[in-house]
Amino acid sequence: MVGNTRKKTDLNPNNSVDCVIFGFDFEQIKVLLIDRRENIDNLRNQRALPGNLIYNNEDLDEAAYRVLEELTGIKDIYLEQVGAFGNPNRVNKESDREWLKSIRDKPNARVITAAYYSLVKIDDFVPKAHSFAKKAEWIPLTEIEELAFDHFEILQAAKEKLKQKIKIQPIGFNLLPEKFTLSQLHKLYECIFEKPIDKRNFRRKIQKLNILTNLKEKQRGVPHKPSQLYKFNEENYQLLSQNGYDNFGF
Amino acid sequence: MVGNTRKKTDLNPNNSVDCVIFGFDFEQIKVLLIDRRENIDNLRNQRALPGNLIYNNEDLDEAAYRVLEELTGIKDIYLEQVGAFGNPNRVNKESDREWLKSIRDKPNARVITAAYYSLVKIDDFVPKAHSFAKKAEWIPLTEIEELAFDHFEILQAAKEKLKQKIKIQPIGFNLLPEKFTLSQLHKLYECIFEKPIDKRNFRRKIQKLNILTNLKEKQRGVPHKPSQLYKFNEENYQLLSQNGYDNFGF
DNA sequence: ATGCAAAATTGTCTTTTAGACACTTTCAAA
DNA sequence: TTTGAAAGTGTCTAAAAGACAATTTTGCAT
Repeated sequence: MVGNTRKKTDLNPNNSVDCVIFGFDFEQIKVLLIDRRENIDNLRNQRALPGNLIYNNEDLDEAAYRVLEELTGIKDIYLEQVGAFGNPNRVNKESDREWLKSIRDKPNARVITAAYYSLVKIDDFVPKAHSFAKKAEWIPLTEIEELAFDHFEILQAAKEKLKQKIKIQPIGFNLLPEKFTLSQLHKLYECIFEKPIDKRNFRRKIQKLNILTNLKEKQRGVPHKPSQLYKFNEENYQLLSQNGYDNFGF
Repeated sequence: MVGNTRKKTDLNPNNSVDCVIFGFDFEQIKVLLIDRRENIDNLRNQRALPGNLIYNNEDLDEAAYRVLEELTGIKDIYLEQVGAFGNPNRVNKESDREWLKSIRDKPNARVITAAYYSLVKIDDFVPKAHSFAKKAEWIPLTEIEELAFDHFEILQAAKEKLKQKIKIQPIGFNLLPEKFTLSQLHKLYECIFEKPIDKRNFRRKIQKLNILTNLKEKQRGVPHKPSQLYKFNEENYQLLSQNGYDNFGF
């Protein structure tokens, strides 16, 4: 960490990071997007992924963590690179160009962005507007049809990465609170894979991984049979990660 | 394609592409490396991945294809992004700095590189020195212990990507000649996975994919039972790719 | 011609996993 | 006490993984 001694002139005008921040509200997967204008509904391509230029003396991963923290206050979360995106025509909408003029010193610079995705516990973060973002909101994946710049393409790539990754590592816990039910976990996997998964088969398979601890504690106040609460067993997860596993697909 | 009207001043001094070019000689996986000095053996960190700066009006993928063709003459090959690498200290060896001084207009610029890996038929390319590369050689993976800049790290990441990818798509054919034997394919998978695979189980599994055509033609001139030759069946491969498959691991 | 070395080819058995499938339990609220 | 809503649970079948060894075919040396 280099600290807070950075000046605006240390910004690298040609390279940015963009973050696809996934959350899960037990119903659906959501993505944290920022809005460039206030009080305008129905202009969906006004929305963008949170991201910003990097500093010249800053590592890419470091920049991703920094931007994420600046925009959300969230630290120490799961973060993984999606890849580099650098279509020279990625700024091809008039609204994108205008926006850049208002926030960048060199709005016409060709920018190559390193995209990251991160998984956060949705309740840890209450979105609020910050710096050039006029609004920040959790938007359901299913409702996103277009975004600024090439952000829609980045989002698709991030979804694909997540889908692949969760087949070989149980990273979904990063999206859930500390205590969760098997039904919630089940729903999460259905949302990520975008298809129904048999309940019994899912439970059998996830339990065999041996990374869940039954808290012997029940949900309370629900108008139906209350669910057992589980937590994620970090110790066994470490073991599992070392040995790896091949196929948690359905 | 923008054509050959590019000038040196159109180069983007801050962004490059580097290519991990994998080949397979039926014995082991090799990587195409360039050498920065002539007639010096035993200076292993003089070796580097082929790569170069990109042009400002050039897409990253396009740049990777261009650099690859400039360095090897090979076109239309399998190419896939590994990710972005941008450690600000990636140029931390004196020899790296000196070399950059000799070939770059702005040798001190902070460079972020988009890494790609590609799979080529090793016989399609006879390495020859080119431009700033004093030598170009196929080096066995197992012999590579250090490289210039952060190239060793990139190589590791590329290997990992390849290992993951080949579990979900049969891309190995890109490393083999048009006609090949099952034993060669088997050996290839063993090299990529870096572990022995049971011969019978491998054959059973690969044949079930239905992407191999038996050419009813035998190897000739080998001092042992000659092998059947196969070719890759592109039609069935397309079908398979569309439907996807989950787990070709061992 | 005979025998040998070297690699190709082939099948079975067991264990594990995938995939399909439906009823009972437990709670809150009416 | 009844009802609605989601939790929880087990079995059977089919497919795949994984372990395992003997036979065949060629070139070459004798």
